[in-house]
Amino acid sequence: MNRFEKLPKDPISREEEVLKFWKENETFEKSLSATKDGPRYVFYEGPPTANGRPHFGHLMPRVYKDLFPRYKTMQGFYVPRKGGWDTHGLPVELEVEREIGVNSKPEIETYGVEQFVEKCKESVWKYKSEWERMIERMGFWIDLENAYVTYTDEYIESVWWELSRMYEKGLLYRGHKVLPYCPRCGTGLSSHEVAQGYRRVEDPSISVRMRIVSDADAEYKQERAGKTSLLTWTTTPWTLPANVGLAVAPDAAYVEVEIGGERLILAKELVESALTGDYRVVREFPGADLVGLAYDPPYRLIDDPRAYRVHAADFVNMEEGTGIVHTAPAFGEDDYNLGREKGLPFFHPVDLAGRFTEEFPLCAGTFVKDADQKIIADLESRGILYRYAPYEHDYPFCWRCNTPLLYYAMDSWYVRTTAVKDKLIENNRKINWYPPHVGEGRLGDFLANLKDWALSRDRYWGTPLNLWTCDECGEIVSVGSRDELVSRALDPELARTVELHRPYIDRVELRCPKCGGTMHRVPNVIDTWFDSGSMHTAQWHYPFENEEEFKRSFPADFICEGVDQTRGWFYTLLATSTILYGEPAFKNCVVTGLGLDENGIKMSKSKGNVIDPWDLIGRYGADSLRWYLYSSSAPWKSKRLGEEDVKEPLYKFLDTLRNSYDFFALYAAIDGFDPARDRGGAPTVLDRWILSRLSSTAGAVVAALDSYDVVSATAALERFVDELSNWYIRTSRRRFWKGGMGSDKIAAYATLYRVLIDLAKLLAPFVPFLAEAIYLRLRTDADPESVHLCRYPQSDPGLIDERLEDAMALARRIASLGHQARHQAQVKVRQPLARVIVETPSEENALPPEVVGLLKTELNVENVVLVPDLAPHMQAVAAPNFRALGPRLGKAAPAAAKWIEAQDPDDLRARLAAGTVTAELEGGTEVEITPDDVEFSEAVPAGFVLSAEPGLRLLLDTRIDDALRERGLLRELVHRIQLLRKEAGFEVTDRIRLSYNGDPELCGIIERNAEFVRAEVLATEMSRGGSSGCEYEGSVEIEGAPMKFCLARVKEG
RNA sequence: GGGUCUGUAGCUCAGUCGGUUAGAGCGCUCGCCUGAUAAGCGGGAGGUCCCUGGUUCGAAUCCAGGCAGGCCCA
Repeated sequence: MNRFEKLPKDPISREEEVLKFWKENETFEKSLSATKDGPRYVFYEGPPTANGRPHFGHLMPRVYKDLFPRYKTMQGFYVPRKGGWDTHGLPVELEVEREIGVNSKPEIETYGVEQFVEKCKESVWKYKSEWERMIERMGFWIDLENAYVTYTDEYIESVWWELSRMYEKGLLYRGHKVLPYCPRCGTGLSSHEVAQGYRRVEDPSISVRMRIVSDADAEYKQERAGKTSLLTWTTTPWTLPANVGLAVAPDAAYVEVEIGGERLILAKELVESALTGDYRVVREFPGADLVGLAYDPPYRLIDDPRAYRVHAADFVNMEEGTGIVHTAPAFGEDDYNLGREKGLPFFHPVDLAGRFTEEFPLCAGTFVKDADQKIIADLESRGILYRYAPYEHDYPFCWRCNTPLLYYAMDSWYVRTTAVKDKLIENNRKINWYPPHVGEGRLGDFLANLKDWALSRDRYWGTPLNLWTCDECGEIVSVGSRDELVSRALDPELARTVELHRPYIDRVELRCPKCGGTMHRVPNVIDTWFDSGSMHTAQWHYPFENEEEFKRSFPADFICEGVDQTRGWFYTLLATSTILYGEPAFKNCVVTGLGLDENGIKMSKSKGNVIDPWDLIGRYGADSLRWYLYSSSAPWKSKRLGEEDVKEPLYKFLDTLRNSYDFFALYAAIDGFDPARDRGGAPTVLDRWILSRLSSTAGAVVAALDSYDVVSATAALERFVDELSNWYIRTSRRRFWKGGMGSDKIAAYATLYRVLIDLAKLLAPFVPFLAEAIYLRLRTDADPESVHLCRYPQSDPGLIDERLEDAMALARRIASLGHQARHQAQVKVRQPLARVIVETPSEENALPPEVVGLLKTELNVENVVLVPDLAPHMQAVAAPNFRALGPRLGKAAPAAAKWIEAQDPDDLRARLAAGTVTAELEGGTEVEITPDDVEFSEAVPAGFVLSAEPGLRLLLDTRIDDALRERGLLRELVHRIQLLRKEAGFEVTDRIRLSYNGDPELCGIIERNAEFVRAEVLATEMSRGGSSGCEYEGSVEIEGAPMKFCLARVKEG
């Protein structure tokens, strides 16, 4: 494109032009190779999943993920940006299930795991091209060609290596995890799936007697044995057969009551709600007294001395029930944890389809939910049931098949993260979180209550857990590499080539190193979060390859994702890196908020309110969308996305910038300005000011970005663009259009050129398209070929003149107040006025004469007078204070008042300052006037208008004498003639012949100022009367007086 | 229920180590300017700064307690 060419008004074609330029010139690649030897700034890509469409929510972190790398690159850092794709997991499986029309694990098995997994592999790329298109169009520079993919054998091998390191450290173990489980689908559900399926239902709630049995431990306990029952409560009768203990709150008050001939123990607080009928409290004691008691369970199905006793637990609440909680470790998370803590036996008499096993003969083969009534009837017949009532509550159902979910303790593998809890907390503190509360609060609390990481999943599409167990002796081997797999395999050839996915890997059998038996892989895959949390290592296939690259790239300087990643990617990165390397995987983390729709509702696929970013990009361009996201509020605030948000404020910012460039380009092209040749000139105060502001702005932007404060950076830039357009350019226009190429004009060009090109650089990381488009039209052959290959501007202290900046800021406030005063007085700016008087604090009271000159022009006044106090220019008013005069002087008060009003207020004030004054009233009476008797105030003198804001007052002299009036009319006349030139369609450079006629006064004004008029309207000849040879004729009326003008172009020559 | 954030103009948001008259953009309205003109600028109206209490000479700002909403987790 040509130098000083106008910018396309349409942002879309502007951006497409730039995209083409980047592609043809491989600008991104060049920005990397140019910085190769610079210091590293490490960025980690949080991998997206390409089996869903990209939407607005994905854009929010991505704009920052582009901003900081661009910024750092321009500062000379080497910032490789390796992309990544997250490819495993249940969402992928569900998508495929929908596609092939199955909805349970048994059906998948029937369909064929191999075929299923292959489908998953395809499915994860479903929207890849759409992601790529979006990333490119938004100007997000990231290397997708070398992106890491979590399902590749290389990636899995690295993950295996990590798992093996953990296994060697004893941090992988097998346990039970209680999770919501769908017995029909045969799978656990993740929490967000469970959340979708809550429904209000009626379940039985029962309280059950559990008789205290003899116990030799303590006398008082023995005393109760056999006579007294603990009253427990449950809403899931089917879990009673698995009861192995009871839990009480040790610090709460419990009571023993006598009721209907029996004795029951329960929490004091719940007596009223749990019991029916009259009762008598026999004794009261803390729950701790109950701990250790043995009792008769409803079904004594196991024989274990640890079973059937009372324990203390902190989860017992007093909101409902009896305060004595039935505990079945197989069927509840609290129960399970209590069981582990107290060493309770684990009893699980239910199969994976949700039916009782032979271990509970009463209901063997019955689905647990269907067994409730039978169990209740049995308890009643044995006299154990105390009370039965229907109970309404929310209960989760499987969102796919509507089966009630059961909380099941499932066989599961864990990472013992609790073993490194302190280190995790310490490492978390090393991270700079933006905002801090995500690290301190959200993640901090999570770490403070850390539980072990449940790693395994009973699914198909994921990184297979790398553990093999021996069929013979139960020995376990953790395989940490392909080589190790080959060396241990019964069929090394198979192991050498096998894909590291189910079902293929399941076919690889190993030789047990202990007994020589055959080992089979455990059936699990692992939590997908472990995949993405391993990217610091696995993206390089470290330690099998790229050792150097890995070492240079750990830890990351910067990552950025949505707040929903706190316990997702942020945590898993931290956990894996802490365990493996003892350090956090990232130093700075910018957290983004949620994407909301126009109504403030969270965007989500299920609500169907997802905004397609293409609509907005297609209409307003990527720069607009980017600037909106950067400037509207802090990254972590939720962003409501409506069309207006993207269109209005920011687009205005970009357009102002474009206009500023176009203004420059218009005249620079006419004058043939050459930035290499036309330098220096004679800078004015305005030039020095805008360069000072440019430098200050650069400093502010760099400081803000260095502390990851994007909003402040954009605010500084918005302020600067406003100052550039609405003050520097507006007040400098005449310098550009006047003839010739004098030193003042050269200074104006050189200054504006410098400002625009530096501004393009400052803006390049934010709005890379417009910045590039402007830069390309300004650069010389000596400059880098793209703005993104330039060095980021720095603050130049030598250019900063803070006093000048302050003075100009004050001048702008004065100009604004002056306009306000003119508006109040209804005197248009074209009418010259004599003066404004400005009251300013003394230290700011010295505006440089050039700035005063600017103000004169801007406000069209002959004088700008700065004074420390406006009072002398105001009219003082002295008013009698009747509240003081009346009581003291009585009847003389009106006369005294009259006297006060008759005095010169300033004189009176001066005399009163010295004390009381003697007043001689009409009739000769003399009275003393005290300072209290008079109230002084100020009034605006006639012919003036006052306008004020905090700390600044301005008095505008609105009196117009004949001379001012004539100059006003003269300007009006010139203005009308200029309008006619424009109406006639003349070029701004055309010379004209002008004749005029009409009102004698106006004609006289023209004649008295003929030279001025000629120069202003570019008239070579000017005469009164005659309309011969008219090219364009126009009649106007000025203040009711008619005028007629006749214009004709003069041929060049 | 726990953690956390948010609540300021009709809308989107600044501001807040306590201090004259609480700001911006948009919208509304009135006007100006015009050699950047299918641009530009200015004025005005519009606010219980969520509520209550406390500290203070003085609170949108600090403290306590509420209320409402969002998110994360139970």
